[in-house]
Amino acid sequence: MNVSARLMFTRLHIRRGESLYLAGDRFTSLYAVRNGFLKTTAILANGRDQVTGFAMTGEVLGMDGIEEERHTCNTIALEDSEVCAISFARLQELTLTIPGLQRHFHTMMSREIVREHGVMLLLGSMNAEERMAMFLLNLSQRFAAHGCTASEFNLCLTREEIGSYLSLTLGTVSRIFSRFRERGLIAVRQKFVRIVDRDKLERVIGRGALATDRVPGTPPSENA
Amino acid sequence: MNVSARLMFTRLHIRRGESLYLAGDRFTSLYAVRNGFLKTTAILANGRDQVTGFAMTGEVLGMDGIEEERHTCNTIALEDSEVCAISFARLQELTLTIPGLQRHFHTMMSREIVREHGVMLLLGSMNAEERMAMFLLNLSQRFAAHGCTASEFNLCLTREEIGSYLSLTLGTVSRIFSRFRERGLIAVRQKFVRIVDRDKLERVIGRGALATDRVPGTPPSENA
DNA sequence: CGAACGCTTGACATTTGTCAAACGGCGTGG
DNA sequence: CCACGCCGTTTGACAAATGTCAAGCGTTCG
Repeated sequence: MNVSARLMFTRLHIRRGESLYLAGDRFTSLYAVRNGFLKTTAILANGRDQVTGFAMTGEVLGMDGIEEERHTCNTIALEDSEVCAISFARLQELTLTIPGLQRHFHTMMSREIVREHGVMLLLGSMNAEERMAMFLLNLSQRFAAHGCTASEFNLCLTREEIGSYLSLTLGTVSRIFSRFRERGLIAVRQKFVRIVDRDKLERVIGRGALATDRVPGTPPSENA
Repeated sequence: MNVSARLMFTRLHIRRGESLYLAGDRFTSLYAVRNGFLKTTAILANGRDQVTGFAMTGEVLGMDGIEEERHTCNTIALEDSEVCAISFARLQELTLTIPGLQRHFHTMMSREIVREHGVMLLLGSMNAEERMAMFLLNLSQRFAAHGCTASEFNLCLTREEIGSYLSLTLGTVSRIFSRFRERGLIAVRQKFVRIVDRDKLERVIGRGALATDRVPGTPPSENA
């Protein structure tokens, strides 16, 4: 019996627009995305919500719920999607006996912490164009990570959702798409985006980029 | 033998201005703050850094390093501080045998994820006054959490560090302190801040607050 | 006592948000 | 199959928030 089987994955289908879980829902499982595309949103008291992340194949959702045994954000499918529910209680049992599983799980949580760090920096120290460039390059990289084309993809997001994630208004997002198009960085038709000149797009970020984005294995930090 | 002893805490003293670890440093331990006050910063390629969190007594630092076995951010003491280094390898061993320790650890990581969610919302959907109010109330709450006065405390931060954390410029931070003072929300003398009218301060946030009563803005620190 | 640093405050510039008009695809119903 | 209407988008004109730059002040520490 392999690890997957012992974790007792439960396959779930979520249709476009439906939620996987909502803030306040009882937390019981983590979810591994098998295919599709989902967004995570946090709710504000004023009724508005902000998109805090996207998930695609191979990524894991739900770790926000561990602390309070309740989810603190919403996850909603942006296209018909399929996920595996992994019982958290069962996962915790198995980490005690399956070598490496505990470490794997901790790595995953740590990665989520580092990812959010990146978003904080994105929101905190990059201007609108830099954010958009970062967003496009990041999506491209993640699509490529599981065999999709890196340079052309279908955003199943509205301009408003992109804006919510990047903390820009719909109008600003649209304007920047136009500017990028005029400058020959990307081609846009409807929701299809093609990265025409990756170098230039990377140069948009330039001085705002994360130091750690440069060379993965060799971060700075010599003095001390 | 109690849990603390078995985890083999190592006490460290870090003087004001010194670092606990820097981005790129090998990750070996988590750190529990015993006393003092530290900041965590992430580095940008352009050489600037952004403050991503603060840590005070009882909070845990270093979880960002688990993924790559290297730290991805810097942690620096803002006043003379004392921390306990907890060997991560040892911690992972012990979670296998000490009931509840694994769960406790997972809760802690999840809390950090939720905290960062809060900062993302702070940066993404609150204006300058709301951010400052959130920051002050959050600090107040955390000081109170370990027995300090909730309404009066000593910021060992410069205006620039506050600004870096909230993504505002030094000037804006200063101006908002002045405005809050004029309106009778706080009293400021040097780095001492006293919350004069907590209700009004909370009302500044008002419509920007998280639906969940959890204060998002400037939560617990830890890096990450 | 003097220099350095951090802070305050003003005038002005810039970025981004707001609001509104108009366009375009896409789907639905005739 | 076509027409209409809706939703998402584009774009413009303008407003507001915040950043930039610079001058001057107060503390603190050597």
